This record gives sequence, C-alpha cells and structure tokens, in this order.
Amino acid sequence: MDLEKKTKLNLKHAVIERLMHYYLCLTTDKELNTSEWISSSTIASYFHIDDTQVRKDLAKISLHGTPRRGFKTKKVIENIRHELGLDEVYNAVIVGAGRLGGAIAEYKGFQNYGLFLVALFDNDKNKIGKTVNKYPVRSIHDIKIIVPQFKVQLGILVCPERSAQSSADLLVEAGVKAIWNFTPANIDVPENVIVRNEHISVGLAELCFFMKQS
Amino acid sequence: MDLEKKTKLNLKHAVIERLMHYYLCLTTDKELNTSEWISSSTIASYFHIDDTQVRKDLAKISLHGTPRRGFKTKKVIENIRHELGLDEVYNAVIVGAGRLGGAIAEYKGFQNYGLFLVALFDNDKNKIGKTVNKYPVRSIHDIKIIVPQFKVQLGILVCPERSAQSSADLLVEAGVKAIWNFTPANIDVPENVIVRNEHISVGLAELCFFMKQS
DNA sequence: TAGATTGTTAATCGATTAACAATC
DNA sequence: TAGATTGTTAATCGATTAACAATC
Repeated sequence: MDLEKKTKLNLKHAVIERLMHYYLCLTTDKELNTSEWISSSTIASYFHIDDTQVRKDLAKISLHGTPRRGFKTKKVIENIRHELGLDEVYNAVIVGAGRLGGAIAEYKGFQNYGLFLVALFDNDKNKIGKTVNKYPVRSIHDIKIIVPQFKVQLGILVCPERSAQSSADLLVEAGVKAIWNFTPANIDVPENVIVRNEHISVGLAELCFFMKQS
Repeated sequence: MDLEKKTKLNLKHAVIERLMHYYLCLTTDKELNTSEWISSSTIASYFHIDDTQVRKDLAKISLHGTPRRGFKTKKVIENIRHELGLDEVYNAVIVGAGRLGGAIAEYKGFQNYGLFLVALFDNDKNKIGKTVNKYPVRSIHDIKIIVPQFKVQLGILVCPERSAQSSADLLVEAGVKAIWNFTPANIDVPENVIVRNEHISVGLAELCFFMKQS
C-alpha cells in the first residue's frame, strides 16, 4: 500500500525561474491580474518568448487552460505559489550583521514568501546583543542553539568571504536545509543541503562585457 | 580601407558566466594559480562539467593550449580578464543611499574589475550632502550633471521599487550605457541600454522550491 | 456556429558530450 | 619514444519552436 501519493516534482532551474517570472508579472501588473482569464500568448509576449513555452511550463504544474479563454488568472497565481512552495512557512537566519545583512533583514518581501527571520549572527562583540531592524543579533556560537530550537531551514550567508566556509559548516551542523550564499566564496556542503550562490561578480562580468562591446 | 579590425565578440550569457567562474577559481584557488599550466579537465572537474566544454569556451576567446601540457594559467587569466572587459575602467553611480546602496558602496571587489564609484544619489534631504563610505550622497537632480561630467557608464539601481522606472529614466537621459537593477521592478529602457536584473525573489523561489521538496 | 486558444506531436535548433586523430 | 592533452568532427541530448487537430 503506497500512502505516499505525492510524486516529487522535478522542475529544472530554468522552469522555476520562468514560473517565478510569470508569477511576478501576474501579481504586480494591474492590467494582467484584474482580468479573470489570461492567455498563454499574453504572458509569453510579456517576456518575448513562445506561447507554447508558457503552456508547457504551466502544464508541468498541472495547470490546464480552456480553449478560446486561456487560463484562470487566480488559479495560475495560486498554483505557482503552491508548487514553488512560496506558501510554506520557513524560518531563516542571517550570518553577518554588516550592511548587507542589514539590507536583507530590511527586505519586506520575505514575508510574502513565507520566510520569517529569526535572528542575525555575528562575532563582533559591539553588535551582539543589539538589534538590526528589530531582529536580535547574537553570537555565532548560538547558531547551534537557535537553529534547532526554531527549526530554521535556511541560512543566509553575508559574512566576510574568509569565514564563509566555517559559518556554512556551523549552519549545516545545526541542521539547515539550504544556504543562500551572498559571499564570493565557493562553499562545500553535504549533498543533502542545497546552496544558491549570488556571486555579485558574475553579474558584474556580464555588464563589463556589454559595456566593452557597446 | 577598414581600420576597424576588431570583430565584435558575441558571447552568450552562459559562456560569459562560465568564463567568469573559470577566472574566479583560477585567481582565488591557490593550488590552481601557482602552477604554470592548467588542463581543461582540471578546470572542468572544479565545476563538474565536461572538459570539452572548457576547451570550447576558451577557444571562443582565442585561447589555445598545448598538448600534454594544457593552458598557460597566466594567459588564461589575462585573456578572460581582457575579453570580458574586466580590465577596462568605468565610472558608476548608485541611485539609493539606503542600506543596500551602502553595502554595495562598501564592496571592495569593484576596483578589481575597474569599476569606480563616483557618487550616490538620493532624494532624502537628511542624506544629501553626507557621505557613505567616503562617497558623496547627492540629490537625484544632480544625475544629469554628474553622469555626463564623469562619463558614467553604469547606474546601479537600489532605490525603492516605486521610483525604479523614473530613476532609470534619469540615468538613461543622462547617458549611462548600462543599468544594474537590484529592485524588483521591471524597467523599460531604450534598446541600446542594457539592463541586468538581480531580482532577489527569483533566488528565493528556487530555495523555497527545494526546501519544499526535501 | 465560427474561430480563438489549448494541448500534443513532430521538427528544428542549439548546447553538451563522445570519439579520436593530431601533437608536443 | 610514449602517452597525456589538445582541437575538431560527429553523435547525442534536451530545449525551443512550429504545426495542427481538438475543443469550448
């Protein structure tokens, strides 16, 4: 008897990214989200892609349209939200209470995606005990207490590059499932933990290249 | 007589990104950059990709190796640096002197890529006239003065979402070639201006999805 | 009904990988 | 010389696009 009916969705990086873009335009563009129905070609033209692409992406998360009408806008929004896990609640911590850590702590969009910040960690004694945007700053030694206690699943790394690996190790030991790495360091983690890198230099390289060409 | 010998390189997004990763690992990993020669398979294993991929990428920027040796490490670093335009000097400005603007102004890596920050702009009278990390904060009305004066090519957008488009318009009118957009807004620019978006929510969506799966 | 839009199958395109002769 | 590594051509794979019957 197989009680586990859920078949694990396996969406590729590019598909997740496109779905997220559809979601963003449907939730923010007033013209789009006030109409009951939305056609794949309307979404497609928004991003200059093929309409078949959009239908296939939506089909992957079991969204089916109606000939001559298109897709129910609300349902599309809800389904993407659900399938991408944007409606699930996770706790997160930030390692590094510098400017970037502060900027991220300030970001109000997180709550939209069910992400709750529990604390920031730092090893600067002048910062420990203070708050950043109402969130407490604690010693990095408290990672092993706070993470299990609050069932923190996501660690956001905004510490200096040199301490990126050791901070990641602390987070992993304490039990996080995912690490969002804003440092330029390449960090190693066990394969059951996922890492998303936001190397600022990759974006910079692309801009430099295009400025040089033009 | 065609004096313009330069053939414009047309590297795809993915190639630029890989080249930048090669560059980063060669310049930061001590084991790699202390040896005179580097083989494509050594680089490839670093990123778990095929060695042919690496050779093809390098061939695109006219890097050719030597059988049984590999590629000259120094030459690879220099060529990538040059072809991606990392050795050219550009001036940049930041629009938005909030926490994120401050964090970016603080980022020391820019100088490595020939990027010089000229000023930050804000419309908050309490910030105008002050400095952030030694860079002056000026009124957004000064964009049209500063950008042409310093031949600023890159505008970094870290203002609130609601003013993203109007700030971008000011930058474009003043003559920037490229915009690095850290706001969630989708901005419209003339086609000769390039935009690179760093929507934080795209990364977040991917993390949410994976946390949901695991 | 007529026709706009879907869903699906087939065709195309491009990117990645495999195979292997060339070569230092 | 022998053999490790390149550069190139061919094969594979996957993603995108085109074509079109199904349908509300």
